[in-house]
Amino acid sequence: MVNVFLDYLKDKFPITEEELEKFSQVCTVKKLRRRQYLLQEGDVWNKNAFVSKGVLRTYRVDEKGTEHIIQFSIENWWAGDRQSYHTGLPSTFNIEALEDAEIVLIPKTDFDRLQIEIPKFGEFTRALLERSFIASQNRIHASISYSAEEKYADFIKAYPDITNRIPQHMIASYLGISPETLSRIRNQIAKK
Amino acid sequence: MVNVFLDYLKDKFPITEEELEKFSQVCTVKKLRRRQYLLQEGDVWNKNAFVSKGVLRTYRVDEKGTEHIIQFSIENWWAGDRQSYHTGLPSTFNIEALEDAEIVLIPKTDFDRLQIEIPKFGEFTRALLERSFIASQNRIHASISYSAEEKYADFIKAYPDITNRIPQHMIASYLGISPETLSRIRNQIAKK
DNA sequence: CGATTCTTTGAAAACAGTCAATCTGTGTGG
DNA sequence: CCACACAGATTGACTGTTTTCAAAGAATCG
Repeated sequence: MVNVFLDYLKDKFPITEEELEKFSQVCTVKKLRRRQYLLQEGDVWNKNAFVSKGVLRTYRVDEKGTEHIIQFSIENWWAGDRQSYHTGLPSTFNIEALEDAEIVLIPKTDFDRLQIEIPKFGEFTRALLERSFIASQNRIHASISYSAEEKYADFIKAYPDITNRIPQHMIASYLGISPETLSRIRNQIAKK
Repeated sequence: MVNVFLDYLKDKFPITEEELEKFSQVCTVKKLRRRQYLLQEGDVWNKNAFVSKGVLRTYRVDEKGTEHIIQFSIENWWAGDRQSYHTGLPSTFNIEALEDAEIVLIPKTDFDRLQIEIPKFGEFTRALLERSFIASQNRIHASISYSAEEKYADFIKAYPDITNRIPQHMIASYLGISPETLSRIRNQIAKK
């Protein structure tokens, strides 16, 4: 629902009714059933997507056919492919709904225009980007520093709300470990 | 030298002489000898640092005392700790010169002000942030998808200029593999 | 309920890490 | 200019972790 998105905006920075109206005018809602795709490899990504309901995964497939999950997106988060968005080149990612989902879409031209017309919004998206970058730096640190067990402990601590909404083997994929290893790690933790 | 920085700005976006002058006024140059620190864990980072000469490494130390390199910065790149910069909290990183280096420093207050006063500069730093984020997403992908050998191949392809300016064991640290493993990988590659 | 997806378990193999010793190159001080 | 110290790289033997493959069990969706 668009309302979820408008409430989100109100919560994040001071915004007038007229400005909210501007957003309403450019938003469309896309409903996705479980296993439907928001984006498929090869398509160009030229919009912004706000998740108002459900869970999405963003992943790549390597030459051997193995999937590697780059990101999960749940309610009140964004999804998309920044690379394709900025270069206009075909995406190398897939974005799939893991539950029935509702997505608020804003076309690139409108989104970029609103960031200028509504300076507070521009500042907000920038702050969002800053935080995303910091988070990804921390994920890199975890990835090069931690053992498989530490990575999992770190994940469930950072994203407890995601943990129990997605299949285990997808957490493994996100952490870069095999599903069997994750199963064994959980087994060990349970024994303690 | 500050000139390297001013040339960099001229190269990156249209800028007037008066605007360049504004930058000159707030820049200071810091010279670092090999093994000197630009930032040490526990200090607050409240400036922006442009590398005009030399190589820096940004790293963290874990409980076992092992160092993990998050980033290398060479000429025409930036260094710093975004997390401490935005939160005002003590840094968890160390930034050390690997060669004698020259760093152009701009205090946070001036930097943030110039981004508003000179809109093209604000846009530029945002674009920079976008690209940094995309790069870190790709590093995450490499980290969870590739074998040690593939990670190394990926690194020397992406950063050939860094590869031969820093000790091998630091590349290993950046990739999250042991120095011995990297040595063996290189040995194998050489045989082929 | 039937089919599919997900998780678990076992055994073997591959991979990467650790420890210790040696080798190499570089630079510094006497 | 040499000798020595030091940092870095390599090598070997061993250990430990993680992956792979295969099969069986559990859970869930339609």
